Amino acid sequence: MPQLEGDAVTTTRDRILEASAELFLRQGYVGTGMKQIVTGARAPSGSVYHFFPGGKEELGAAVIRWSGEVYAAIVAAALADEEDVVDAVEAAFAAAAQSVVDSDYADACPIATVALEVSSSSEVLRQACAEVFESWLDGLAARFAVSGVPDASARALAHTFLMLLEGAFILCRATRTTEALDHAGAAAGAATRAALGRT
Amino acid sequence: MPQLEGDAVTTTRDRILEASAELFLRQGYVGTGMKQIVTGARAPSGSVYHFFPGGKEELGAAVIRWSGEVYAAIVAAALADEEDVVDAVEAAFAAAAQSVVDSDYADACPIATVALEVSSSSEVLRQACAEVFESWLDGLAARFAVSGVPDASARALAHTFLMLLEGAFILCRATRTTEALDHAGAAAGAATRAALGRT
DNA sequence: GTCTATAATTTGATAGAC
DNA sequence: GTCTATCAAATTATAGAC
Repeated sequence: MPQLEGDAVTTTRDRILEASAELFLRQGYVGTGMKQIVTGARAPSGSVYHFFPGGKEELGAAVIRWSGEVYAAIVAAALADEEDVVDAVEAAFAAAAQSVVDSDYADACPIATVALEVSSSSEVLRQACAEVFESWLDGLAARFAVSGVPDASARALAHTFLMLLEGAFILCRATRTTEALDHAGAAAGAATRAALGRT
Repeated sequence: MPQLEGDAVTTTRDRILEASAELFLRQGYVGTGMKQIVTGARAPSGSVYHFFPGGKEELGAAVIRWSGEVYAAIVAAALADEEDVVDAVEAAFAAAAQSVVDSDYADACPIATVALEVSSSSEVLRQACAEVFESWLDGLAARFAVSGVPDASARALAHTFLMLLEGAFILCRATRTTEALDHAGAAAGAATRAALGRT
């Protein structure tokens, strides 16, 4: 399980994962060079191939899964803050908007760029992304089910939540505005309300 | 205005645009090389720099705007088929799902990959993407307004439509399933119904 | 585990003959 | 407009000394 220690990441391997995740987030997988990674990770030049003998693709898969676990925890925490589900959903989108602005429109989905880049060219990386998305959907559906959303609707609502978030991230990064995330939060809140049967 | 002639694209410049758009769709901007473009366009080696003196970035901006107009027409046509707006929205998502399957999960949004790749690294390309998204939102909002959606809600609904579509495309390409687009169509239909004040 | 040097290939881009 | 040849730089990856 990935660890994000407050002060400094200890092992070289972890620094490589963290630095790669940050770069993938902003420039994608293809646009990030191995040299850039070792520089950002303050790691020895050949070390990436020491920890990831499969080269860039093996590193990419590890980064995708690592980022997936980190981000799942972030979203789960955001959704746990509020008692009411609808409030929680709306708060999660508001938090995402804040995070996007604070990072100057960089910190959005950690794997969306990579997923789009590689899904037609690398089966290994495509599957890694698919597994992460699936795990996010499971987590979201479980969260909704606990709050009274019927099991039959929980997965559909999880999909709606995730699609609105991913779509909004694209628009926000391109337009350098949070308007999309604001609309997305409202839409997700409405969908949650509808799934609960509230008028 | 971009033309898509049925049989063959005439000019070299148009073939370059078309081939680039196809490649950007599947591999993104960064992952597509100039050599690959001239090969795909059956164009002379140096010709890209003849038509686009600004190099890859100028070509990229032209491709983004060209793809934006082509795709706007496709979506507008899909939304025009049905009389009822809700039916039209649901039919548009169904058509998107069909297109995704037919292309072996390649044909999704023509600029989403590029938008995520470049929004933190190229201001020129980021703005081109932003303009395209904005034009799509305008077109969608106008379409909804014509069908009785209050002006105040039309833009929000356009956002919801586009975000659900973009988010679903990411998930569908990664999972090689249409489940996300199916849920997205249902969610978009429900949002449209709500915007119309239908119970 | 670390670090250097370097191989092999590919990248975006240019110059100039036709 | 077309086509060839080619440059300089960057890319992933490997071998080997320490």
